[in-house]
Amino acid sequence: MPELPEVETIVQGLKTTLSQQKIEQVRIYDSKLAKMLAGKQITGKRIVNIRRRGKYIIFELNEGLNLIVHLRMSGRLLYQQNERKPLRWVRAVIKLDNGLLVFQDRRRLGVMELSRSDDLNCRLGVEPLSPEFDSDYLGQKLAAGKRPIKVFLMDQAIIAGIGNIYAQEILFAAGIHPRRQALSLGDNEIERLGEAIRNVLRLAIRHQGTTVSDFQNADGTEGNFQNLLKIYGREKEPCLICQTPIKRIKQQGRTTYFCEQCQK
DNA sequence: CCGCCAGCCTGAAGGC
DNA sequence: TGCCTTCAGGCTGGCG
Repeated sequence: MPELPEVETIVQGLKTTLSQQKIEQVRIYDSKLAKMLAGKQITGKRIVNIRRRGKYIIFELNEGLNLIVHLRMSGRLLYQQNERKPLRWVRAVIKLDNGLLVFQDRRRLGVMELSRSDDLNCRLGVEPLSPEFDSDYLGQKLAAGKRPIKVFLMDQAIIAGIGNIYAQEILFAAGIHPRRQALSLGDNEIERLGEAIRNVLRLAIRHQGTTVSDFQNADGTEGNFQNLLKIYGREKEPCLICQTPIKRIKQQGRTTYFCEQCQK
């Protein structure tokens, strides 16, 4: 479900409330999750910091331990001050000294693991909102990209955090056709693409992410960016710029919407 | 080495 | 009403 802006929204929502809280109890309700955490002990540890890397949520605990959560398609992390009526699809509950962190996951694809080192950095490319991400980096990676630009943008080893919705919004904003080969982009297009990546992601964070079905912030509220989507989910609707009906195609098994008039 | 696809899961929605 | 198919915001491993 969530991409960078949604994960960022969750992390911001949890950061101040969870920092310095102690983990009093961990309850697991899912066999796969139990296996992932088998033999690991986090009861009694304190949450020192919470941060995001790509689409991963990292709870930094004392003694150098990291609890890493990936919500995949339908996971949620909800913070509750007091125990409330039971929710569906609860896979784990972490009881803190002043509240509860509930891991809810309808499709059970989410992942939770405990690690000592930060091996995420080996798997993930740069953060698109960091200074490291500039036209030089993007241009250099694009030059080696034989795949379509849409698929390239979703490669977490190149840029961390862009998924299916934002890849499409970014390409629409940049006026680039999703089937263009990555290495075919010219200098102006690279510049435009970099700007679009930063602008779309920043705007989506400002609007607390996109809720099309499952996404909720840590306090249970939904995002607002779905009201600002310009291309995703709009098959056959007139393009907001040129009125041409929006097209829908498949790329590597994922749906892509685009305007063949505005995206060249 | 690289690109692609099935598989992992469940539930909602649409067709018949 | 109910059954069947398709689809969904992600990632991985294995195949060609």
